[in-house]
Amino acid sequence: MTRWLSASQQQAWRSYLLGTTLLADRLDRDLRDKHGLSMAEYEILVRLSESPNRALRMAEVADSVKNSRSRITHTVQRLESSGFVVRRSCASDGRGVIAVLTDDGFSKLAAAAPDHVESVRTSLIDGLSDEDVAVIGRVFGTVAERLGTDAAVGAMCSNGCHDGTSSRPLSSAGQGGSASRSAS
Amino acid sequence: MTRWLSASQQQAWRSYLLGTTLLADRLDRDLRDKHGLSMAEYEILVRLSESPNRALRMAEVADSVKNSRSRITHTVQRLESSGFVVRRSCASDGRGVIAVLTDDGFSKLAAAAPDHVESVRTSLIDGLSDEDVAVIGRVFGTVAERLGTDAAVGAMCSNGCHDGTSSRPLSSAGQGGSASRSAS
DNA sequence: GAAAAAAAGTTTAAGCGTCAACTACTAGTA
DNA sequence: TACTAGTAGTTGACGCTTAAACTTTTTTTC
Repeated sequence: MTRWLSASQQQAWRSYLLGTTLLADRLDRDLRDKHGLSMAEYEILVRLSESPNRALRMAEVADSVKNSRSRITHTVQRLESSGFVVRRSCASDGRGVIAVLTDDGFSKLAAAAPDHVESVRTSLIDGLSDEDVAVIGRVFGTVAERLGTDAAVGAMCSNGCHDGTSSRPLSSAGQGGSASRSAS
Repeated sequence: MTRWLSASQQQAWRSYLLGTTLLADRLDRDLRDKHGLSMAEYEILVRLSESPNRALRMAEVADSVKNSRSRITHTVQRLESSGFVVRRSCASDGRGVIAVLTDDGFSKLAAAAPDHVESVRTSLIDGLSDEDVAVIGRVFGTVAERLGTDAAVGAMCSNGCHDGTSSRPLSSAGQGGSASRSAS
């Protein structure tokens, strides 16, 4: 026997569907209009900017944003043709490919981040109490854990392809690059 | 000066992004695998099932799910070629087109709804307290209101094309058809 | 009541994501 | 070493969404 949703659950669920869709559309649109980046591209730039040497193996990029490898290939291809990323082969694994954020890519991210954060704030965060934010964080953290096919949400920086050159993931302007979605 | 997100806000936002993406993917996948319907198609079937005569003008469909007209044209085209919807011209407005849910479409929806609701429950609702659900509902209701370009979220059933034939939007099996997203 | 403006839908093409097949390389096993 | 299985990544075709141009009909305005 089907357990239908209660009236209040239905209402909440419908609001959720509509709200999340509109929010995603808005953020993507803002980013596109002002900076010519999609959310998917932006997220990849952020992950790279946070990584040692601003470099990650393709599979790590894929895992960090929970996208398919195929999708990452396509998106990184676009980012590469825009000059924001370059691909190098991995010395320690002949199959590996390392995506590296270029200076142009970093600048692009640094320029886009403040506007993006502002969008996130005005569209969502600023309208929420601290308690609301906490609930959102907990609820979707749980959902992500439950639905994340392979565990390891925070499993990055495990590749053996770093060349020793150090690189901070953006300190203050850099937390800019990361601020809207950076690991805490 | 950019107002970056606090650590807890960042964490919540990142969880939100990941969780909502995974949730949307999961629901769409479940619906596709079990019933060959996309979420977009499912939602349209639901709106039609809830409407008088199981019929809505294209623009009303578009507004009710906050999609572009173009997108609705394409999706309804698919639904029509699947036999779940038919399109008729509107008597009172020569430009108008009315999408009507067929019996096959209704059956399809009635079959898909229980599984969909179950997906929603196991992926999200059942893991939440009543308070959590209330917060989600309020937060995204507000977001939807703020971002909903044109107001009227619930503005439907205003077309002048009803022919007087009555049709309940699914009573109990019907709340089935509607249960996961129906107006309360 | 004719011209201009607006609205309803459709159409076309381009962009992005998914899927399945494919290459190339590594790792495990005998 | 050779054989198999598994992993990394790419490719190309197809499906869905978007954007802009377009047709038709209605509404507005003078």
